[in-house]
Amino acid sequence: MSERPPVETLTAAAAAAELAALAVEIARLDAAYYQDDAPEVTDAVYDALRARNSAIEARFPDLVRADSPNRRLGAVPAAGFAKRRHLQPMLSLGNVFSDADFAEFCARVRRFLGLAEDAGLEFVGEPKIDGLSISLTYENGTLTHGATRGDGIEGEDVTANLRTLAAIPARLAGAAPALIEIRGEVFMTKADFLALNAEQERAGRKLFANPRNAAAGSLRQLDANITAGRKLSFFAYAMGEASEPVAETHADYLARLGAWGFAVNPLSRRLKSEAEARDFQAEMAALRAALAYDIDGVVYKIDDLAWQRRLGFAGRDPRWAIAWKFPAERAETRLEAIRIQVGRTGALTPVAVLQPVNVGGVLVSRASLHNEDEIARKDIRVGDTVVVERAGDVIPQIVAVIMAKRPRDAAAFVFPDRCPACGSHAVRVAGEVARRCTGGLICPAQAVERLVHFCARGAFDIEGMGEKTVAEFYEDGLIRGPADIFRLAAHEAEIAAREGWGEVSARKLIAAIAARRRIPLARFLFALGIRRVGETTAKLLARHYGSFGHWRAEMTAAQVVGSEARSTLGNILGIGPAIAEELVDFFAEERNRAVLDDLAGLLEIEDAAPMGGGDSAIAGKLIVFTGTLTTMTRAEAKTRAEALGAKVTDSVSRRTDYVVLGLDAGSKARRAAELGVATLSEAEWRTLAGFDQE
DNA sequence: TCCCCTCGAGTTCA
DNA sequence: CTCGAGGGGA
Repeated sequence: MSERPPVETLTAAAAAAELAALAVEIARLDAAYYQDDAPEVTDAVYDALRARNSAIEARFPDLVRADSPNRRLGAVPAAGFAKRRHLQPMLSLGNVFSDADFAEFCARVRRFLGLAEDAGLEFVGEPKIDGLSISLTYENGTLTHGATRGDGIEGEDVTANLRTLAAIPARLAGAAPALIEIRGEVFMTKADFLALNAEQERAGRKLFANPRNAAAGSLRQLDANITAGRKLSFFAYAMGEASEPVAETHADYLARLGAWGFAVNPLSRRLKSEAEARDFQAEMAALRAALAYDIDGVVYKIDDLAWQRRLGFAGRDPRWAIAWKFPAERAETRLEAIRIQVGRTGALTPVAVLQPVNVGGVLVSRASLHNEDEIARKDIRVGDTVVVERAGDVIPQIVAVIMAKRPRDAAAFVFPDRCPACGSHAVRVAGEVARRCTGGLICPAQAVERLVHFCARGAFDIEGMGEKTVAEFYEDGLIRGPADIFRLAAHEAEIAAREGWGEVSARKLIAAIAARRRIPLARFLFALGIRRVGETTAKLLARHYGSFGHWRAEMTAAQVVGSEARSTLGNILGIGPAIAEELVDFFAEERNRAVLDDLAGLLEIEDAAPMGGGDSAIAGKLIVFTGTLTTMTRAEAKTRAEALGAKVTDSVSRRTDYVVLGLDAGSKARRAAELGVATLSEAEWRTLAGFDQE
């Protein structure tokens, strides 16, 4: 390539031809490097090809190919990542830690399939890489979307970033289904991680704690150009949605992944028995340190896909796969103090303050002790030397106390019976684990935590109002309650003058607050921080009551025991006596009602889902429910129908518009048929009543 | 009344 | 992510 003409002298036609050739050549080299682990040329030669490609593209931007090796689409950094719903949920996995656990897993599989106790099982074992799971969608063989795992249902759309990974083909080689989701792990090798950190250090930038964080940080860059500059690797290992079957066994599927152009972990192996799996586990444990990347265990999947389908899921975990984790990394350190934190609900949580210690690449200085029983059970004392573990996840735990190293004067920990923040009594309700501060509205710690919750994601989501800011503002009297946040604009100059603040940051904060003056009812209800009312329950309430005004009126009416409003509340599916009581109690407190009205005056609270309207298909209709409804109570169905403007009666007549048939519908169903009245299945009713919309 | 499932709350570190 | 507790179905 030495005799290639300078880019400046290229004609458009020559440039187009060369870009086409480069695309093919670089793709071939990528495959050799990432898939076969057999680089055909030196890095310098490869880099020169990439540079040449970039230079030509820079001069002829119109000629940039869809399959350009530089696939840095959207050179303009996006404002944030869009959400992307996976076509099939991305799985989580159950964990086992020992031979016995694994044997139990196998026994469960056999029991479920109705096999003999000694029946053979075949697995595929795959080293479990510590990276980020992602899902790739290919339509007609072309990569159209890539997303992070997220919560398994919905992830972040990082398509542009993933396109910059050479190990992810833009097109599948050979025949492929019209639509397929392919899952795998994006990771960084130990060597690439060290090199990146060395570079970060030279540039005076923050270092990454471990390869996993480095991979995550590199992929989740708003500017895909940064991702492109990082060395990220990828192994494919799983399937999501597929428009047609692609294999009969998992091993075959992995082979197809390879044929399509993916890198598949070469260590993955078909195992013909439980004993082979055990051997494989030992082999991988021994190999672990020598591998180019971090692994934290091995995933075993039942090889036969038909069996996988039969086994299905138990909750979120598939019954046909298990992660056999290596023992978690542990370290010893001294417990220097036990601090008591006060949460939003008043719960006192003990936290161990540790002499900082490195556990699996992360410096740990604190660990939750959960509650007072936990401290007593493990007999944890200040001054003890303790074993700290970062289990499969991130959150450190204190596993045990090393009794031999206990100082002679170490005294058993006495859990305080008063709130450290406000001095109120802290009591344990019988049957509950948590000891709670009874200070309620007077406790400053609870007040701050409630405010933090109010501003947090999922609630008002006010950028810049984190724990630190809220605590400072609260202390200085700038904000005492949630409504004060929306009056901060009047104090902009004062904020700008604060230590660590400036005009720009103050202006940004005020703008962020102003941007949240309009808020959906559900988020508003969640933000209030009523105990037992989380995101889901808030949504439920919002959908049920429709508007702030209606909710407020109903809750006021529900103060009366036995009132209709009270029974309506109790009849909402998902609202039981405990939640109902919390809501009633919240309203019983005058200060809470005052805060609500104050907020209502400052905000625009948007009505929930269009179901309190006269535009509903069942507004003004006469409805009869019969039989047993399976997804809601009769009372809730009635309340909903009425909220939508329908009338609910008990007997079917010619005037009846719809009869909703539950299970075992009897005489009323017959009468509806006789009279020619329209009937609805429960599902049809749900749709009509708007239950199934977000 | 018991069991299963889902939701809420709390936590660490970069 | 994990634990505890509430809610609902059997």
